[in-house]
Amino acid sequence: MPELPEVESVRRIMERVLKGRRIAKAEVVPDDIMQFGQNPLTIQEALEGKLVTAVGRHGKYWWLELEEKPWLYGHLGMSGWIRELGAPTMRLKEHGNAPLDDETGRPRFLKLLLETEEGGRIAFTDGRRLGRMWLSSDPTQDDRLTKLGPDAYTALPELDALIAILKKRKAPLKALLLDQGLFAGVGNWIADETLYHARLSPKRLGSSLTPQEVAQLRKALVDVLDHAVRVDADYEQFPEDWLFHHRWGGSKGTEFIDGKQIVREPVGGRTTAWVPEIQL
DNA sequence: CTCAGTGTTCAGTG
DNA sequence: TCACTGAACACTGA
Repeated sequence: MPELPEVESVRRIMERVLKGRRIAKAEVVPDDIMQFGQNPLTIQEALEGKLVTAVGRHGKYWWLELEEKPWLYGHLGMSGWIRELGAPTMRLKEHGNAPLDDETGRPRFLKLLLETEEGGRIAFTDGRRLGRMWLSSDPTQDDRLTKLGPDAYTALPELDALIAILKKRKAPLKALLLDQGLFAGVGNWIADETLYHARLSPKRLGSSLTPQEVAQLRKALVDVLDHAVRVDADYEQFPEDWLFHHRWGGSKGTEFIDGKQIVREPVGGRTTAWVPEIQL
């Protein structure tokens, strides 16, 4: 679930709680499956006592900028989430991160806990443990970040540039939208939602699009991202007519949207929900 | 008990 | 070298 709008909402939460404040205590919970770039103690020591000067995001990656390097970088993977403890816990169920504390009184699946001198607390949890966290003093040397294309929300290529890019690509649109080197931050539901609004089949090859179709695609992506980011990725505030609200319905039965059948099948390597009747 | 679903990485193919 | 495909990764929740 954590795609660009979700990560942006998480970035804003961290910015509100941490920016301009000093980290009094940092706790990294050891985990042999989740990928830590350094050992937990090293990460803790790099964070404790440091002033947070900014919180950044590119695609689905986020980072904490500290008064001195190294900085902390992270990715939520498929099931990671970040929230403020002690704050209202909206939407947690939808994200698979039960707000329920275990016997220790801490969140389940806790991986990182930060506390500011003022008492603000930020928790990074990850049930399926495919998230990542690492320290970096020089992100320009980090493959994970340098391989990213422009952020789909803040730096989407202009129409002419996009036309030129897609003209050279033979992969299906679904795969192209998911390519982080092209549209950093786009994930499975955003790709499907975008194609639905653009009325384009996920199977169309990039090179097959007319300039007008590229324009439709670009506009749909901008609209979806703008709205999702504006409402802080609160799914309940997504418009009723978005595919989002219908794509998962009844895992078995056929679902319909506006009277048209939603088909679910793998395209570009991922489960794709689309409406063949109107997506051509 | 089985299996879908989530994003990135890596091996393999053309 | 590049574009692309598909599997693996680990786990939860249905």
